[in-house]
Amino acid sequence: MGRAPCCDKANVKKGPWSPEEDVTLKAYIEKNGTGGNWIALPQKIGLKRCGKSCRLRWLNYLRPNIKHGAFSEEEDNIICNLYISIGSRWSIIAAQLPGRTDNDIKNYWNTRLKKKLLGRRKQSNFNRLGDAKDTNGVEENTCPNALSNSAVERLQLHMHLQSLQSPFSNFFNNRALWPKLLPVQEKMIQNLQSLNDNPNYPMTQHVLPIPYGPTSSVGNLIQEDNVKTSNSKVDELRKSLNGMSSSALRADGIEQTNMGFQQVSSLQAELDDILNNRSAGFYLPQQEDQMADQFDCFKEMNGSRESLMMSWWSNDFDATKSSSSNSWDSTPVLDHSEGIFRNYELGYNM
DNA sequence: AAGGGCCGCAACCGCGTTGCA
DNA sequence: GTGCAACGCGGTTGCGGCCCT
Repeated sequence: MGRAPCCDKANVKKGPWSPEEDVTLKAYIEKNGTGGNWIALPQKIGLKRCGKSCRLRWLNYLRPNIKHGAFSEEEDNIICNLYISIGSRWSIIAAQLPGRTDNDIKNYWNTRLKKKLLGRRKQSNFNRLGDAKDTNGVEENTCPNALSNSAVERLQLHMHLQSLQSPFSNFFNNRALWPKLLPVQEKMIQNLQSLNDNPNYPMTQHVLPIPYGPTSSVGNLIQEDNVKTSNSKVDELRKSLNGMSSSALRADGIEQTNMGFQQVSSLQAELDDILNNRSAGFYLPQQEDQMADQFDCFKEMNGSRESLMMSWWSNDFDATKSSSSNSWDSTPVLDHSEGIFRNYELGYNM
């Protein structure tokens, strides 16, 4: 049995709002408020509209201090960073941009910002990641492990930003240091590399984010003392790098990469030294059995290495979120950290 | 000039969450 | 503790305007 409709659909007007309706709604709410009941409101004021429609119209258009028009570069950066960190949680993102509505941001992202940041990739190329066919013509997207579009987008964006801030990280150039990947992850990496090899899409030279000890569950569990010695330094360097790379991420995107590299290379070298010297904080393939034996908690994570792997990825992105641009008040986002990487996890767990 | 396709925006829909009786 | 109604959110759709052929 379906859910009961919120209003009498037959007697409700749909479609664009007329100026008269706007005036009626705005005047009433400014004078009386919503009365805490959107469903009853349209009847009170004689509007043949669904209460949900009234609420949406008020929140997205009539409410005071709504900012319409072009988004600034700073707003772009905020949206981009937050999207990478938390995905399509538009209401949370909107909370960081006074005057902007979640609907506005969602539309702006889907229609413009995404294209601006990822490039106007030909559909056929773009679809290779999520809708590829193998040599037998079998649609691989039927695989339940396929990443969601959101997850792929966020990964691509993350890599794009990562390439700006760590273009020569030793970690990325050394596959031996990479964690063991699931087949679907290997496939994804290969696809992304093939895109990278295409000069039309100079997205990134590197396909994995930097593992991040301080907030990583793995890093927290392994050799706490070793990790602690360098955590503060890593944080400090990361902040510097992120500050530079965010300034390098401009509307002209890729063209700024060299400038970013010039500025970050020395700091990056220092950061690489620290990270490479504390590889115990990474989840290295040869260590997985040993680690699983050593830490019972790993066995409890659904008993799967995939879960451990996911934790590694998730916390890396968490770190990116927490260490990225300081240009917004991060409190509301940080408060939601536990659900932040749901999209990635869904992608792997489906 | 016409029409087909694309793009951007506003609005709708349906589901999960929350609050209350 | 349970069920229901309302809210809030994210995905999707519809439509108007613009552009290209």
